[in-house]
Amino acid sequence: MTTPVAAQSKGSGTPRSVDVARLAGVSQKTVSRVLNNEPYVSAEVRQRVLAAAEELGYRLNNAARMLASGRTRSIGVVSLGTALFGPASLLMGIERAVRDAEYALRVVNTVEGDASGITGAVDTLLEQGVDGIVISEPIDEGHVAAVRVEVPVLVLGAPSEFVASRAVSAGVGVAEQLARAATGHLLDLGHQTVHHLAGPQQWYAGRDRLRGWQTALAARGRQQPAVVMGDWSAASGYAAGRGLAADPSVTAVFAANDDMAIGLVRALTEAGRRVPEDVSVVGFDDIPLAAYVTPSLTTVRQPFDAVAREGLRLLVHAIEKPDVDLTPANDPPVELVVRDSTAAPSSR
Amino acid sequence: MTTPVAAQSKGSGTPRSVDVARLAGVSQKTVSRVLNNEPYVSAEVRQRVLAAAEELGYRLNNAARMLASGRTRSIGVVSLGTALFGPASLLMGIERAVRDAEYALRVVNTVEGDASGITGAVDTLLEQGVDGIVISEPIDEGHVAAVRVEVPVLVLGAPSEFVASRAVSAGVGVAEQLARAATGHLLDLGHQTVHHLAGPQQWYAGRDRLRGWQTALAARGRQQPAVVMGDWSAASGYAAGRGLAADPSVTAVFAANDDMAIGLVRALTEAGRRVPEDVSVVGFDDIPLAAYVTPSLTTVRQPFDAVAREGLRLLVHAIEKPDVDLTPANDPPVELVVRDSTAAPSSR
DNA sequence: TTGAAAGCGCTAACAC
DNA sequence: GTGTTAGCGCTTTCAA
Repeated sequence: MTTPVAAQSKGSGTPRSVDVARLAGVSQKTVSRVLNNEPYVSAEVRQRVLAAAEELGYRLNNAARMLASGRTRSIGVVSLGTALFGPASLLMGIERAVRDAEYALRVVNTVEGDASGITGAVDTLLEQGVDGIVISEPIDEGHVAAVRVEVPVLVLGAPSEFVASRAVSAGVGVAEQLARAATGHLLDLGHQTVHHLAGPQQWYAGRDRLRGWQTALAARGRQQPAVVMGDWSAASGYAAGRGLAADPSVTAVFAANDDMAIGLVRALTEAGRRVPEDVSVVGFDDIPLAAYVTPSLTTVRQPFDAVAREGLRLLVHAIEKPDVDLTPANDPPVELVVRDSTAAPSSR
Repeated sequence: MTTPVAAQSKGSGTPRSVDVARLAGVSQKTVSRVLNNEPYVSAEVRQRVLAAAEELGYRLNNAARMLASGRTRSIGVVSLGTALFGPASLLMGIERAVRDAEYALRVVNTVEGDASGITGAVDTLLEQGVDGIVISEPIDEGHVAAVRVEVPVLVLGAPSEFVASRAVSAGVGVAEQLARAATGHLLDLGHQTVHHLAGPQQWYAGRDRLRGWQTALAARGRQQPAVVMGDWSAASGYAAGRGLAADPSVTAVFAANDDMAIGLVRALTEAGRRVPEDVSVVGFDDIPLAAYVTPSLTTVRQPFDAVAREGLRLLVHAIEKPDVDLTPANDPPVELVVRDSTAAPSSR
């Protein structure tokens, strides 16, 4: 069915909805109706239009659609420019959830240390055009509230007060709960106290784990040893481990992520302190490698997908039905994975 | 409906370029000129316009701009929905390169196993509006050429014939070279031959490593043992390791990524075969943990950033100056990182 | 150097 | 059910 003369309205190449309309013998508006699955189109017309669209290889022009409707049907994510398991997994979860909600995804990474990081990223997204924004793994560097945000914002893992207006959040209590479980596990094993190898405290993720550890110790009236700081990397875990190994009172350590835990174990072992016989170590994340390092790592599993999905549910709701309230789902259950890096303290 | 002193043209809330124009006392077109850094605007007018824009908190409307200009200034990435170190690192590299080129980034993940995966993802991106497409970590599932692509495509790590039209590629030879270096290292140590724990062969990444291994063996006239297949996961490496451990002729293994290598080491060790004394193992990627597992892992480092940057240079060029040819840069140098998992074969 | 007019390709509001 | 008429907020073209 090749049309004799120009099927396209212009020489432009790609077909427009008018072209589809002409071929189907209907008005342009009807094409729009069909393509948007609007009601009040007879099945027969719908068929014709779809066939015509298919034949021409027609594709909706998103720019025009956005301009006319004021809606972009896309969601922007402010992410961290890192391949760390946590942030990367979260991003993948977000992508899936966004796609399931039939939105497009725009991504802007923040450069750590750049003060205007999140603010600038949000600005960029707003300029590109998004109906909502996700701030994944927020880092607190001060003045985020300064951005003028005219769309709903979802903050993952931090209270929504983190940003100014119309914000929702998900997964806020999760990390703290997991950290408490991790610490509790060590105490249950009989350790007098638990040391903490913390993540950077500008990260909410770092703070939450620290707080969970504190809470767990406080709940049992245990003393709280000095915190050792790391930067999420195995290297920093290793460095911290050299210090901790020298302190014979250390019998249990909760590391804020698995990478640091693995570096820590390495340092302890090199220093002649056996894991778990002399020192027990718990990680955080349950990276796929955790089961295969030696000793295999006891850790807690982060529910990235659940958090991303729940967050997106709230965000999409805030975008599409701003006035109706929605009850947030309950936090997903805590998963502690006990492996070989933890044991009861050896009797001395 | 217009408020008497209204700064905004409508009650809409967000200011338009007309509003800026009015405030600055110039035409709307002049505002456009200033904001696009076009020439032929007096410094004085430029100042006034910028001040007015700032005062109103004006932000360009991307949709309108796209519609009018036909350019989207965004690039779409087809990525894998995985937090695996390789793909995730590559994605981060792409994001950085895209941002540096002053494009926006749209991301669509493919679901592994979904036959229409890449094709569908490309379609989605085209519909959303992109000036170019990056296919990161391509998987060969057949009919990709079937998509009608009217924009330039960049394929990372696979020849550009992988897709139909106007395609460029980067990092094609890299993986093979690295694999050859990894295998060569083991042969240099004196091993008679090297076994290969391969990645899935639908992945170009998997094939390239296999080929590099083959080439290295062939170059020295060594026999080529049967390949063991894995799926990139430590679990699959572990499973493969149980088999390999049972074969006393195995003295050296090249694993297609570090995760599998670590699983492999674990299985070997459990079976009583010491690494590196009895069996040497080389990985691929140089994940941050590689230096901290025990034994620390000898591996080759993937130049994700270099590949992403070079690829984007080519892509942006193809978008902006389609007719001018560009010479691709040389592949980045091979980096072999020798650690404790490899040694000369023990004399028997 | 600046401005006026004419679209870009679609959706919205309303007629028929 | 279907069509008509206006724009959405920019860039482009052309005139001044």
